[in-house]
Amino acid sequence: MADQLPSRSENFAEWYNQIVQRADLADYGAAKGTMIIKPYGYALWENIQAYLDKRFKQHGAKNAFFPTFIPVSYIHKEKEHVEGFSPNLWLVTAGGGETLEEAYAVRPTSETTINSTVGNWIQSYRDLPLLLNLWNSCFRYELRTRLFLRTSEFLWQEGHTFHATWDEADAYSRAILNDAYLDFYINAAALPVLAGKKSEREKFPGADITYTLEGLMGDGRALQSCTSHNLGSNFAKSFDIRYLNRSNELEYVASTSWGLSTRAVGAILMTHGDDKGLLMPPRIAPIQLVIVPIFRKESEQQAVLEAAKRIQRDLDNYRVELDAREGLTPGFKYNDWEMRGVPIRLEIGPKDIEKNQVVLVRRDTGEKKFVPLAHLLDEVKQMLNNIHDTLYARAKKFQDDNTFIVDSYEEFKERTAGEGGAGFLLAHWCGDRDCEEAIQKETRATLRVIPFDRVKETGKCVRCGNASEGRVVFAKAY
RNA sequence: CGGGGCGUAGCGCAGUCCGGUAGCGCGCUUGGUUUGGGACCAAGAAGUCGGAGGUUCGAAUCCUCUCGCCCCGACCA
Repeated sequence: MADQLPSRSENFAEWYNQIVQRADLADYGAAKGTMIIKPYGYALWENIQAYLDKRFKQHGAKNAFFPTFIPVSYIHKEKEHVEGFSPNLWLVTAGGGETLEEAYAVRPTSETTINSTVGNWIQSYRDLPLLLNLWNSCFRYELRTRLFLRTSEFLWQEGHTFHATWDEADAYSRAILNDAYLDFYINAAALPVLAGKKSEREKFPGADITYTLEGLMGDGRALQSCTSHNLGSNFAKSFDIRYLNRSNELEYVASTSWGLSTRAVGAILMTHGDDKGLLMPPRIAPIQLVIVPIFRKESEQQAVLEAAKRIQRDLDNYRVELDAREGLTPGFKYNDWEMRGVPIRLEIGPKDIEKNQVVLVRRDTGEKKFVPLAHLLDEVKQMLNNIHDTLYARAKKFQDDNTFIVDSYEEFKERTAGEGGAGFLLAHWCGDRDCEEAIQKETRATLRVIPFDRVKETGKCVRCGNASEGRVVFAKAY
């Protein structure tokens, strides 16, 4: 009897820490705060990459690579940027046993290194827009780390685009948010998120506007699930990136940057799943269907394995694993794959072969279904879509059930008291930065997002009582 | 940086108080019986006790120093 996982409802943090390692997703690296992503976890990331990469390319972005080392003086060129990132910077001060004349920053993000280069690529409006995306890792010194959610080095993509006008840059950063990220979270990850803007205080250092998607995790804490920034001409001015417009006048370009990291993996794990373990959203699940062959005698073994292999071939449009491990009972395998979150289990044994059928079991509901071989393909297709819809609906219900309209600061404080998450708190806010900061200090909740679709509604700031024109979303966040 | 915990076999731990030549469970290997919801029996393999120095006839155990990791707070994708 294997030991039980901690219960998700009783000890969410411990559930998360254990499942990540037990399901073979990731492990701790040797250096503090670093992460080893194991094949099962990396496969999930690869599926995320594939989904997003396609959408970025549909929006014209092309992949490139920029160096990990950035002369530290570059980082200092944009004032807000350096202030925002210096606490997180890793510095390389020596190479080949010699102290470097100028230290290198290990990229916390590539705005500075990109901007210092593309100025030479852009001379006229004919060179615009310039649309780049980088798949790389970046490095941020962190005091407290957690696998996938916050590590000193993490994988991500960072898009960087350059446009003729502020409006065009704005439209592009919104398009990526909606057509790539939001589409991904809803249609691939089965994860409902709130789309909107960050406050001035929470926005990216160096951005005019930061757009974001905020998810609500199983413990009621919010997680910033990606960001997309309209950088305006802030970096263009710092790095002097100008182009000749149609009227032969020099103008600063407007730029964007946008990123989604391996934190998305954490979001998926923390949203779906139960006390049995993970629940991978079907469209990006590393394994969509696992075949567990069942036999008693050796004489049965061959026939069952052959049938299983035939089924695997028939399902080659899907990511299918045949669990032919010897010496493990079927019951053990059921539990093992349930823990790893494989959406569908297919059982096949001698009785099924006789009847030309298989058994399909859904991970989300536990429902068991006998399916004639002739209908298998249709059934698998339908079931995967169905599981996706169920996961989304469940997560949406959880989000709705944990979203609260709060009109008094007393209630705000009550809801944010204690250790756990507080859900999404919809409250009026005056728009003042100091007031926002005070709310965080007094309640530990931060302003997560100003939703695009908020209703216009006059009200009074939940803390100071000044006028407000709509509700914003507060939460305790990761 | 503050607070807490922990480094002993791949993993989880006992042994440390009171020094005497390293043990348990899981996992692993081999053989056999099993196999439709976490199988069982038997025989094995596996550890410079985080590191350095010291005390001692003798150190996982006592002393000094050191390194690392995890968890909880302040900063953050």
